[in-house]
Amino acid sequence: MSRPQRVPRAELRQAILDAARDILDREGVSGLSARAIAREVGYTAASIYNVFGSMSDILMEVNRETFVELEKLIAGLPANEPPSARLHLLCQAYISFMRRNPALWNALFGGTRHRETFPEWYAEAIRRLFGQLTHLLMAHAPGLEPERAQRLTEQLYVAIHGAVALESDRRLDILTSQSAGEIAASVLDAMLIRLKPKA
Amino acid sequence: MSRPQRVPRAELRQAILDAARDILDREGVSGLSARAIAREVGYTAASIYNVFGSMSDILMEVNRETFVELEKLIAGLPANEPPSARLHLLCQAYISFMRRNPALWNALFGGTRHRETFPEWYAEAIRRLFGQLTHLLMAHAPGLEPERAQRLTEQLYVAIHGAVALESDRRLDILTSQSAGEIAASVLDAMLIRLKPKA
DNA sequence: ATACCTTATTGAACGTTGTTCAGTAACTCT
DNA sequence: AGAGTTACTGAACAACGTTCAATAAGGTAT
Repeated sequence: MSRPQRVPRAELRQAILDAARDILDREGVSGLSARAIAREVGYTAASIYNVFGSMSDILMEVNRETFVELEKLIAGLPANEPPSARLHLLCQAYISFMRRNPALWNALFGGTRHRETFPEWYAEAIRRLFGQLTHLLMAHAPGLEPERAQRLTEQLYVAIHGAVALESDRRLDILTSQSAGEIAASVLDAMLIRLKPKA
Repeated sequence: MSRPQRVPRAELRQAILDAARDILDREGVSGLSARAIAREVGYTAASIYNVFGSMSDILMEVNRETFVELEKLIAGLPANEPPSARLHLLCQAYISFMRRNPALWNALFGGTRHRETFPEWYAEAIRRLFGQLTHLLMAHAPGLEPERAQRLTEQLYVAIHGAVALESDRRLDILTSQSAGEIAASVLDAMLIRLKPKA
């Protein structure tokens, strides 16, 4: 094989991650392999392992970028709405983001290779996302205790996760005629009504 | 390899399924392979393909048996309780069944090999499960319209699925300190309270 | 019994996967 | 120019799902 120009490690590293995302987008998670990435960046599969320790390291790094993109999307949501509306917007944004990038979602939550431990940024990213939800919940129902808001946030997210996971496996339409968005909206509405029955 | 005694197709078929479940139990879904099954039943990998068309056919057949077992478990639940208590029992039974057989759950919902279509019994099994939930919901809130009960059932199940899926990926404890059972109970309670605010 | 036919089983192969490692080429610095 | 560091590859290993021609075994008919 004719060798490509020598290139510093960091440069190849980004090329690998870009290629990985392209392949995920184009062929789905089952089309992603070390050799496929190598072909795409013009290197050999062995070169991948000079930069990343394992295939699952690459996936985790792609996941980190995915989380960053998701946070940017959420940060761009309109802020001059009542809390309940913003909660709905946030949930729908999450769902439609995952719907727009099914392979990225699959990399995030789908292919459960025996993932032993999760990196520290993983829990932090989730905490940030949950923080926004909790904050909005408390803005909507002023008297709400923080721990209860936290628990409600977690329950809401778990429900949304269930809907998106099922949809991504093409199982949701077997179970129900409701869309993931409708389910999320219903669960959220049920919560909001309970928290603020009158106004 | 010394050949085993010749045996009718149907006999080997069941041996394969039993071996598959044993392996799933023992080594998890990543330890399951055609060659592993063959080793277990004392045959060659090629023999597996005289009986089943593909590895994913075997998994689907295991899944069917799993569903049957789950239904038996549910059928054995105490019936002389008020509907709300029976709903809780059903949800907890579902969760603890999946917790007791994590690899079977993983085969059911986890490893999403490009599963093109689902067999007809799949939708039927779900319909039966959902039917019980819907029935109990309507028994609890007599005035409830069937379509609404159906939608609530679906939402409840999706939430439970989310919790179990996350727990099975060891991600639930990253998101929350609540257990899958607690989350399911909370979501169910929220539903029941809304349906019957006074008593 | 002998021949035949059907069914069960295998060995060996193909192409794929993740991963490792010794070897080589290319730059940098003295 | 020579040495040292860094980048890159070829080839291999073990495992995967899957296929298929070849073989062995059992039942049936002559």
